[in-house]
Amino acid sequence: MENIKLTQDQKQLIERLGVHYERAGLQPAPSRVIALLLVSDKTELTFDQICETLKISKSAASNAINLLLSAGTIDYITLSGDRKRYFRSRVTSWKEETRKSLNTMLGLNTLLQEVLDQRPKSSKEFNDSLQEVITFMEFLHREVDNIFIKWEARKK
Amino acid sequence: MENIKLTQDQKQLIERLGVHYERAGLQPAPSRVIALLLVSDKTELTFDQICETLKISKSAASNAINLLLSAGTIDYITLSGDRKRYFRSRVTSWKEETRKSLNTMLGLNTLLQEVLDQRPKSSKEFNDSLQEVITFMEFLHREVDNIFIKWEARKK
DNA sequence: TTGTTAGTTCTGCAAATTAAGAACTAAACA
DNA sequence: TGTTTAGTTCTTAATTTGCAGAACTAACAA
Repeated sequence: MENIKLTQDQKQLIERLGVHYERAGLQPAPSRVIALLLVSDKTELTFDQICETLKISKSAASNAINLLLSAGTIDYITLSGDRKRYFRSRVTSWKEETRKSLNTMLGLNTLLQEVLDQRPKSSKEFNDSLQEVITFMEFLHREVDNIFIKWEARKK
Repeated sequence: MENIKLTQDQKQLIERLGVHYERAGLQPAPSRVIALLLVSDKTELTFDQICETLKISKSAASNAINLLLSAGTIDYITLSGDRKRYFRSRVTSWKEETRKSLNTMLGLNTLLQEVLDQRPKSSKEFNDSLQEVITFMEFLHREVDNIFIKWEARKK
C-alpha cells in the first residue's frame, strides 16, 4: 500500500484547516482527517493511509472516521475485489453544513423570544433592546433563507 | 443586599440558555452568568448576587465576569457612593457577535481557496466541486454583507 | 485450519478544563 | 488605626477529553 507524501506546504495547510475545525468545535483527530482529505493529492484514502499520514493510532482514526461518516462530512467508496474502504470528503455537504450552522446560530432566537415573553414589563428599556435583537435575527433568518433560494435559482 | 429569587420557569430557562452557550463553545460558568442576566427580573446584578443566585464560588464568578467583560458580552454601571459594580447584559452586542460568528464561518473560504490553489489539476472532479463551494461561499458572504446594510437602512 | 486484512472496541493514562476554598489586596469607612 | 467591602489571585482537587496500545472480530484467503 503506497504511502502518502505531503509537502511542507501541504502539512501546514492541514494544520491551519485543523485549527479552524477545532475552533468550530470539532475534536483534533477528526479535524485533521477532514483536512487531510481536502489537501492530499489523492482524494480517496484508506484507513491505513490516514493513520500513517497523520501519525494517529487506529483507534483515533476509527473514531474520527465514524464521527465524520455519521455527520455526513465524509463518505467512502469500495473497489471490487478489494476489502478496503476508500474515504473521501463529501465536498458538497458544505452547503448543508453551512445552512445547519446558520440555523443553530439563529436558533438562539427562539430562546430569546421565550426570555422576552417571561420578562416583567417594568424593565422597559431592556425589553425594548431585546425586542430589537429578536426582530433583527428574524430579519436575518428570512434573508438568509432567501439567499439560498436565490443561489439555487442562479445555478440553473 | 437583597437576594434574587427565581421562579422554577426562570431557572429552567437559564439552564436551557446555558446549554446553548456551552454548545457554542463557552464555559459553563460564563454561560450561566449571561443567561442569568437575561432572565432575572432585575437586569443589573452585583457580584454577590451572581454568586449566590447561581451557587458558584467567588473565583468562578470573578473569572466568568472578566471573560464576559473582555468579550464585550456584558458591562457594568456604578452608583455614586456605592463601591459595588452592577453587571448587565450588553444586549446590543448581539448584532456584532452574530456578524463575528458569520465571518468566522465564512472565513473558511480563504482556506478553501488556498486548498484549491495547491491541488493538482488531475483531480478535476474534486476540484470542480471545491470551486463550486468556494463560489457559493463568496456569494453568501457578499449577500450577508448586504443584509446588514439593508438592516441599517431600514432602521431609519 | 491457519493466517491475513481491515478495521472496532476496551482499558487506562496524560493532559487540559473548570471550579472550590482560602489567602490576599486595595479602597473606603469609622 | 483597624475594619469592612468588593472583588482577585493562588493552590489544590475533581472532572472531562482525547488518544495510545492491545486485544478482539469478521471476512476472506491460502
